[in-house]
Amino acid sequence: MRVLVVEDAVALAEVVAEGLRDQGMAVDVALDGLSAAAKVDVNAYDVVVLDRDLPGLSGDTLCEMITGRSERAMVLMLTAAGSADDRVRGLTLGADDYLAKPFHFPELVLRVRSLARRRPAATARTLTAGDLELDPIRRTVTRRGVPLNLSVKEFALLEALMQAAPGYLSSEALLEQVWDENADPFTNTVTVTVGRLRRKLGEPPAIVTLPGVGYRIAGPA
Amino acid sequence: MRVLVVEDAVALAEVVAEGLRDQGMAVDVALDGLSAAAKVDVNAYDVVVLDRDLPGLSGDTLCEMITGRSERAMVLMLTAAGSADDRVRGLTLGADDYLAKPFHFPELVLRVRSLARRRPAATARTLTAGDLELDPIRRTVTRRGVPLNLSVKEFALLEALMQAAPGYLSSEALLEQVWDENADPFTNTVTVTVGRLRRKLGEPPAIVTLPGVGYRIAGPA
DNA sequence: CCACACGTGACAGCGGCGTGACAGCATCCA
DNA sequence: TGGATGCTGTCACGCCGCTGTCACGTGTGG
Repeated sequence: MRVLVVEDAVALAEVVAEGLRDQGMAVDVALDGLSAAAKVDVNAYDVVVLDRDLPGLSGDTLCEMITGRSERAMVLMLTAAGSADDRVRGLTLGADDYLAKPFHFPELVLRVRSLARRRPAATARTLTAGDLELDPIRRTVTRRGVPLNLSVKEFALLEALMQAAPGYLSSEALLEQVWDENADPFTNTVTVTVGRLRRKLGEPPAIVTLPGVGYRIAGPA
Repeated sequence: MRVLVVEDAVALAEVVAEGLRDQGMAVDVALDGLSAAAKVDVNAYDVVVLDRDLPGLSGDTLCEMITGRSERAMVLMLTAAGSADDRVRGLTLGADDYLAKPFHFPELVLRVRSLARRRPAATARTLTAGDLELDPIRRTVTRRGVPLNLSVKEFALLEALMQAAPGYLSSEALLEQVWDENADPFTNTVTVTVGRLRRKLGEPPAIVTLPGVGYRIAGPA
């Protein structure tokens, strides 16, 4: 689950981000409205935790931007003022939920989760490529009918490649999709994970390397 | 099964909530219309037990709000006045059932159950998965015909997993469905309960762990 | 011959998960 | 009333597998 935390108070932003990461979410942080807008443009978040008071772009404006999109993230609005009035204003702007500061952290976690659950479900169809089959519902992968035992990262990596098939994905693109944007750009964890995945997939090779370009699921040719 | 009880008389609200919890339901309570609306926004309830007389937002208004949604909960309206007139008004507002105060508690339970069963996605008569059989009405579970003695939580957990089958549920999702909103998000009670459930279910394992992801009923494969 | 990208094995840290023990609590029964 | 029993959540502990880092080997193209 990908979450963006937009909050100009650095300390609070970090606490929140860390806590959500503890819950297994991939969390990015934006400290002002403009960079938040940029991130929302580029990344596909499930939930945006949005402070109302923001430098750059106001939280309200940003909220309208997000909710105006087609494949939009769910918005959880944070606000210092907890009046019922504010609540109404926030919700009419399209925020999907509303939380007044100060808040209890567990409550924030609950709300983020429940927002993510309300999101229209992602791809439900099983992906097929040659003798490979990936069922996102059962969360199983089989090759020639033989079930494979993949780790979380391996599964996510394979899913990304199969969704992109017959196209390819660069290492950088994979790093963004499967890891989060704070991943060290100089890491070679993608290479390593592809290697481990290849071993589990067995022969014949199901993932081909496009040297200097990226990776792609092996085609019929 | 998740239920919201909306009732401004605290004592009555608590009695009802406790009684439903005894039946293995995860019950939240709202004492006024506004907080009820907020909870309905955030949580996915199966049934809302709704008092007609409410401070904040009237029961009627709230009822319209709920029934106007796409993924809506079923509404059981409670009312002090039991006239036929009221009955008609209530039903035209979209309430799915109607119960006049004072009522017999067993009757309330019956109606809540039957409403939950009427929900589109809700439980069929009995759930089956391999050699496991779960009867939500009689609250019995058998494996290979052998009846099992499950506690309330164990039953609810198994029910949730069997409803989700062949899909999986994360620990967080289970916490939301089986426990109520006051559950500590950092607890490991899900792990423990799954463990106890597994022991009672015996061999071969009926629940498989998807490490880092969640749990799922063991498939035929 | 060198630079570079990629694959691979080794390794250490860490976190998830299962388990047993325990305490609080409600229920039941004597 | 008091003890026994079963359910539930917390905690500590140990195990195991995942994950990222690093070093090194290999192949390729300049």
